[in-house]
Amino acid sequence: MSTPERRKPYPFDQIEPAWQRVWAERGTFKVANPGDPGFDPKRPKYYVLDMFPYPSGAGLHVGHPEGYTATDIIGRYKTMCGFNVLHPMGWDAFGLPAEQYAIKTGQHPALTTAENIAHFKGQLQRIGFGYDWSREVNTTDAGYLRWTQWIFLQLYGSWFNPETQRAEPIATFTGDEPDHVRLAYVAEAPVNWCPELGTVLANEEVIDGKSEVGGHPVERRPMRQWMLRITAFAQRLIDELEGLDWPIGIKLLQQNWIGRSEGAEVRFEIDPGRVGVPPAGAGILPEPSEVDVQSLADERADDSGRMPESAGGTPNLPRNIPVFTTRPDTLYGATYMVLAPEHAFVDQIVTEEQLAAVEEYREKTARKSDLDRTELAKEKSGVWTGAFAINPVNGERIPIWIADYVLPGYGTGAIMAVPAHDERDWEFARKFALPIRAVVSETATLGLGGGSSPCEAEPLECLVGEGFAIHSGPLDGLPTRLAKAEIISRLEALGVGKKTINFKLRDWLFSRQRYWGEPFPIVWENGRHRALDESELPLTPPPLDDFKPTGTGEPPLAKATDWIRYSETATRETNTMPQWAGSCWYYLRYCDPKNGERFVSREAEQYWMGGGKPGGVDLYVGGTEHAVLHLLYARFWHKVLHDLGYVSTPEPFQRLVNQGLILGSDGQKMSKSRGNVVNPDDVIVEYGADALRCYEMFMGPLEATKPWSMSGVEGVARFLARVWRLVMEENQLGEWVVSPAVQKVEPDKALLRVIHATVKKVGEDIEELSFNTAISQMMICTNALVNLNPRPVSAIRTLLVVLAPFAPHLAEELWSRLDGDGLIASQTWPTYDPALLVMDEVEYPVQVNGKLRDKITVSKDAPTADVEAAVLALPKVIEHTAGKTIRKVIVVPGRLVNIVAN
RNA sequence: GCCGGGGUGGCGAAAUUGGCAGACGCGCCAGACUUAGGAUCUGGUACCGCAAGGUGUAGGGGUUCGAGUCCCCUCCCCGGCACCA
Repeated sequence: MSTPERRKPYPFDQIEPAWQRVWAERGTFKVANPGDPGFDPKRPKYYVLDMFPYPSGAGLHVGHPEGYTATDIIGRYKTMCGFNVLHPMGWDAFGLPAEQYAIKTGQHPALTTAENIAHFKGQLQRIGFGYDWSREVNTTDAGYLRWTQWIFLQLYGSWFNPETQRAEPIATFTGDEPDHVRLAYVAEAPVNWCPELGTVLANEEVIDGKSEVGGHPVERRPMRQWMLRITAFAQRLIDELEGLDWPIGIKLLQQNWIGRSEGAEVRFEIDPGRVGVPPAGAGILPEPSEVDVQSLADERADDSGRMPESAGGTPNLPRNIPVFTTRPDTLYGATYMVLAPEHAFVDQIVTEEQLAAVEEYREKTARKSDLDRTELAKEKSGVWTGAFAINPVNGERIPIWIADYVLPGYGTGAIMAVPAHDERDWEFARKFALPIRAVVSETATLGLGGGSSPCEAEPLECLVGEGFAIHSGPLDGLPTRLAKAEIISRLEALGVGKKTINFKLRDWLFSRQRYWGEPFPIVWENGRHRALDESELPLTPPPLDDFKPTGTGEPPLAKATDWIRYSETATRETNTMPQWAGSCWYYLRYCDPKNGERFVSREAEQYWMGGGKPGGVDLYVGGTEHAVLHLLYARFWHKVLHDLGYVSTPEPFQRLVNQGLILGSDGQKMSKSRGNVVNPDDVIVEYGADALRCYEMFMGPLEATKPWSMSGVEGVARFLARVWRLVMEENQLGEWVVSPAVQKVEPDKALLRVIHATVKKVGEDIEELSFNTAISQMMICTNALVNLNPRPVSAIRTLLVVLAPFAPHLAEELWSRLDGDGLIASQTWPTYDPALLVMDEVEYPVQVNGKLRDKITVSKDAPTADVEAAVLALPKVIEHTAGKTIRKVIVVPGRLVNIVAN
C-alpha cells in the first residue's frame, strides 16, 4: 500500500462527514406522508426502492453501493425536479447466517443482528446516501413481524375462487372443507430436507440438489409442512407480467419457472386381465355420436384421476391411470406407458412375476438424491410392472413401466410414451426394445393415412417438432395444431380425457425448522389448526438459550415448553416462516413504518403505491439473483392483498432494473479465497465517498457485469479534484480558499453551449440510468472550465447542481463556499435552452462512395444546393472523382455529404 | 440441449438508433513545472505504412448511396433452466 500520509487532492475526509451530519440534523431527506405537516400535495410522488440487504457479518461489499448509488442519484434528481421522493432503507434481518453464527458462537442472533445492522448502517451513511432514515424497517422487530404474521393470517383466512380468479375471504367458500382450499395450508408432502441446516427448503432455495445457502446436500423426505397456494395464481403471475417495465430476461425467467404448458389429460384404463389378449371390441376410436352417453357419464364421475394423497394402497385395482401430455395428437403413437416409481398405483398393478424387480428399482430410486437423479439423466433406466393399459383411442394393450425419468411431482406422475416423437421416450424405447411408431410426418402426405395399417417400418429418427398426423385414424392429414384440437374434443366427448393446463410451479413450502424467523400465528387443538386472533399479535419468538436444530426435523421452538403451551388443550405451531416472509411486503411498510393500527394506512398506501400512472414502486433496483424468489413471492402476496382490497395495484414493482455484478480486478467473481474482494470502506478512506459513488457509476452501464479497477477510481478521484480546484486554491498558509479566478462574469457563447449541453445530457442520462455517460459529459464540462480565467461563477454553479446527485458532498461544500442559497440538495434542477445548443456553422464530413475524404464547414442554414456545390469544388473530391461520373450527391442536413461516383 | 444477454483499441467503455467508429476515463509515450514525482499541467496514442494511402467493431454472406447498428449462416464468452412429458 502507499504511504498513509499521502496528501489528499482535496479534503474529502473533512467535508464528507460534515455534510452527512448537516443532512441528518436538518432532516434533508425526510419526506412527509399525506396528512402530515409539511406534506405538499401539489408535488407528484416518486418511489425509488433498493432491495434491502441482509445485514451479514461481513459488512457491505462494493456490489451494494452500485445499485444504492444509482437509486440515490435518481432520488436526489427527482427531488430536485419537484417530486415527493420516497427513498427508504431497512434490514432483511431474519435468516440462516445469523442463526448459524449464533450456534457457533453462542451469541443470540438478536444480538449479532443488531450489531450487524449498526455496522451496515454506518457504512451506508458514510457513503452519503439520502435515505429517509426515519422510515427504517427491520423485519425482526416486533412492530414489523406483527404485520408479517397478520398478512399470513390473511392468507390463512382466504381462498382462491376459480370463478372470479381472485383471492376471497374463506367465508365465501361454500364447500364443506375450508381447510382444503385455504391459501395457507398444511400438507404432508415430500419436501427438500437439508440435514446440515436442519430445515426444509423451498424448491427455489435448492440448486442442483444443494442448498442455496451453504451448498449442503438436500434430500427428499415426506414431512408435515405449511404451504402457500401460489399455484392458484400461476396464470395471473404470468399474465400480469405483461404490463411491467422489467428486463425481458427476468420476465422470461419467471415465465419459465412458472412453466405453463397446455395439453390434455388422458385416462388409460388398466387392463384387468393384466396379462393376455386385448379385450374384444376395443378398436378404432368411435365417432362421438356413436358413444353411449350414459356409460361415459359414469366414467366421468370416477374422477379419482390424480395421485391419491395417501400412500396407503386400496385393495381394489384402480380402473384407470391419467396421464398428462402436451401432444395428445400423438396418442396413436403411444406404445407404452411410464409411471414415476413413486406413483401410488405401482403397488396395485405390479404382477407377481415383476414384483421383485419393481421393488428393487423403487428402492434404488428412493436412495437417489435429486442430484443423482438428474445427473444420471443420460442413461435411462426402468422396469416393467407386468401390467398393461388400454389406449383409449385404439384399444391397444400397451405395457406399463416405471422409470425415474418420469417425475412424481409433475402432471399426474404418469406419461404415455410416444417414442417416435419424444426424445426421452425414444431413448427409453431404444434401450428396452419397445416398439416405435411414427404418427406425425414432417410433410403433408396425402393417402398415407386413412385406414392404412400402422405396421410400417420403425422410423430412423425421433421427430419432436410439429407436422401432419399419420396412422392416426380420424386425425390423419391434420396439421399438429388441428390434430390436437380434434383429439381433445373427441376425448372430451368420450369422457376419457380433457384439455388441461399444467404448471411447473409448485406450491410454496413456507415453514422452516429454525429459531430465527417469524413464529406462525397458529395453534393446534385436537389435531386441528386454527388462527390466533389479531389482537394476540405480535407473537415474538420465545427467548431460548439453545436454538440449535434438533436434527430430527422437530423445530427448535419445541424446546420452549412454556411458550408452546397455549392453553390446557392447545399448543402453538413450532415452525417458523422463511426469510422471504419479511421481504414480501417491506416496500409497503416503508410507506407508513410506524403505524400500530394497520400494516400501512390506506392514505399512505394510496399515495405512495397508488399514485402516478401505473402505480406501485416507480423504480426498483437490485440484483438478478432474486428473479424467481423474492420477486415472485412478493408479487404473489401483493396480489392476495390486492384481491382482498388492502392495496391499490395488482403489481408491486412497476419498473425493475438489475444492476450488474462487479468482478474483481482480475475479472473473476470477488471472493475471499481469491483475495480480490474490495471493501468500500477502504476506498472511502483513500479516495472519499464521492469518488466511490462516481467510480461505481462511471465503470460502465449499470446493468453490465464489469471488473473493478483501482486506477479507474483514481481517475474519477482526479476528476473530482479538478472540480474542487475549479473553485478552490491553496494560499500561502496551505489553506483552501475560493480562487480569485472565479468571478461574476458572463460565460461566452462556447462555454454557454457546453453548460447547456451538460444540463441536457446529464438530465436525460439520469432518466435513462445511463450514469457513465452523464459523468463523462460532466468531465467534458469541467475540462472546458478548467483553463478559463476568469471562470464565470454562474457556469460553475450550474455544473455543481447537476453534479450534486453524483458527488453530493463535494457539490454541497463548493456550493456553500460560493455562497449558494440553502443546500444544493434542495435546488431546482436547471433547465437548458435548446437554442443555445445550435451551432452557427456545421462541419460536414465529405464522403466519396462512402469513404471519408474531406471535411467542409458551412453555415448552419446553408441551402443543400450550396453545400453540394461547395463540396464538389473541394480538391480532394475532385481528385477522388477524377475519371468517374458523379451519379448522385447525398446531403443529409446536419449530418454528412456522400458523393456517389463510378 | 433449450432460453436470455453479450463479443468494438493494451484496458473500462462511447456512438444522437442506419450517417465522421473509438467520446470520456485508465494505461502508455513525449514535454512543462520541479531537488524529486506515484502531484499538477500540455500534447500524442485503433492497426499497417516514412508517406500518399490502406485496413479495421468475433468470422462469413446479404440489403443500402452509406452498416458496430438491419437480415441470413457460423464461432466464442457470460447468466439461467435442465428428463416438466
